[in-house]
Amino acid sequence: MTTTIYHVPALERALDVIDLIASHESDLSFSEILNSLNIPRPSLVRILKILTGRGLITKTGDRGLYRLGMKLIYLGNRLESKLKLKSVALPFMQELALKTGKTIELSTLDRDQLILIDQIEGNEGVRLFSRIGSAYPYFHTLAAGKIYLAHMEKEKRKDVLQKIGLPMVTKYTITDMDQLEAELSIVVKNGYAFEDQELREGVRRVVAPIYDCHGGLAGCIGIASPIFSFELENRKYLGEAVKEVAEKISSGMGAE
Amino acid sequence: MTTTIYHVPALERALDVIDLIASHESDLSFSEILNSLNIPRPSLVRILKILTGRGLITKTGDRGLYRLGMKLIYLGNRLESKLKLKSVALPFMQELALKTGKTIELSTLDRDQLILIDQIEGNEGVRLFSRIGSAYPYFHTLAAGKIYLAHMEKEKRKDVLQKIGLPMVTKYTITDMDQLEAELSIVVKNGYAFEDQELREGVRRVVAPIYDCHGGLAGCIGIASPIFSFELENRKYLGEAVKEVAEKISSGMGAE
DNA sequence: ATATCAATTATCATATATGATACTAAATAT
DNA sequence: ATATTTAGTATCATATATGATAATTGATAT
Repeated sequence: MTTTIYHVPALERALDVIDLIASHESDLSFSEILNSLNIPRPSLVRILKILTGRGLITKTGDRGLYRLGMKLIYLGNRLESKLKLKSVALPFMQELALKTGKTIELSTLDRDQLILIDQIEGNEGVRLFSRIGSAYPYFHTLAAGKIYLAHMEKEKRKDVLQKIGLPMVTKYTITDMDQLEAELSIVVKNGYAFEDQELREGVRRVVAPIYDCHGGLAGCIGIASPIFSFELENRKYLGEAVKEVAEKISSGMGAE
Repeated sequence: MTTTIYHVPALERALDVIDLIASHESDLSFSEILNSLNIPRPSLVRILKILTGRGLITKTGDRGLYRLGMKLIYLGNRLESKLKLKSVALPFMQELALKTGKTIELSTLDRDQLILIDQIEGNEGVRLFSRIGSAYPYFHTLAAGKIYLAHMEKEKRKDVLQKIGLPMVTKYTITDMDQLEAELSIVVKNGYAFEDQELREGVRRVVAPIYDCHGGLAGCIGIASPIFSFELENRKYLGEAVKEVAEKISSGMGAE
């Protein structure tokens, strides 16, 4: 095996700049950076311009000093919360799987789609939501989607729903806007959402919201099951169960 | 004014890659990235190699998927805590300045040096610690340095002190190791550190530690004054005052 | 076993990002 | 007022980073 070493000088230099700035507690001037790193003046100017433009570093004032940029806080938090949700939720998902014997799903929002980020398969042996990483745009057909919709401002919700409409996926899908709004009120009231074969015939779900330390919606945890082992009369029992677990996960995330 | 637009394609592409990965909740494969961005295959390979090597992104498994890397958490937290310390401390520094009329200093560790990150000048009109951003390697001559030394493991402390020794800066500087250790015990006992003309003749300081949300030492807040308005009998009063304020700042930082 | 697809490596001509040089402008010091 | 330092702009020849192309390797499916 030949180990080829790749080089992208411009990129490597930019990362050196970031590291240099990060390693100092105080802000750095242009010439401090210039003298610390072996980068020719015009190249450094270009790199700093790009990094500043993209928010990775910030300049204080017009002829000011350079420091790390807010974008890094954004990126760092983004990763941290992603990792945190999965790791915090896992033991609770296992607990719930053991208690109910059903499929437990952890989902979250990826841009404008719902995405399954973790799953423990139940002993029914039925794969219900397809695989981890799969995404769904049909919020109105999914319990997790209802949770997200219920958390939006009414305006925003309208926008989102107008884009894709309320297409009928199964004969149980809610296709009427007013009916959906009524359903969402129930979601808010209960603190969990229910899905009765609206995405796929023969499958029911109950799902509850997980909050992060900023009070935002971090994701959803849910129980999924074929209808033959998820009678309608279990709905409330299972709903309260996910809700309770979701609250535990939320506090594990640092909520409240 | 001519507005020249600079370009560093390699860097801009790398940042596009990071943005793309950040914008997705799930991890991305090589070809997903390739298809989403207009980057030729070999170039993308090189960029991913560098980004991975520097920890900005991580590959899950050998032929795995790409996600954001831990380095971003480090960078984000680094900036966040820097900003936080200053912003949280400021109102308390003002309070202390008003109460005492003296110079208030906020300092922290920058690599292996003490650095002054913020300052409110007192009404004595004497500039005591030089300017914001200035750094000092002589921990044993500064109250803030004593705080940091007192928080180190004894081993680590020995290493640090051996590097620069205990040079005499003024005739009051502590140059004996045993005497310094005794002084540090007092610092621990009191919860604040005192500096009596050990860095500069005619200047006294009292300084207390600020902790962050992880229980780590985030920085120090201190009162500095010329000796003529800082009698030795004020030592305890001022010491308790900074300590109290430091505790408030710590809880503002999320400590405990 | 075979085929297919995805990820990565290898090569090298050339388009182009870079850097030597010089200049301007603003701030700070003397 | 004058000199000095620092930040940033402008130009352009050329060293070199890049990308078209293709081979290789490992997974996954059939």
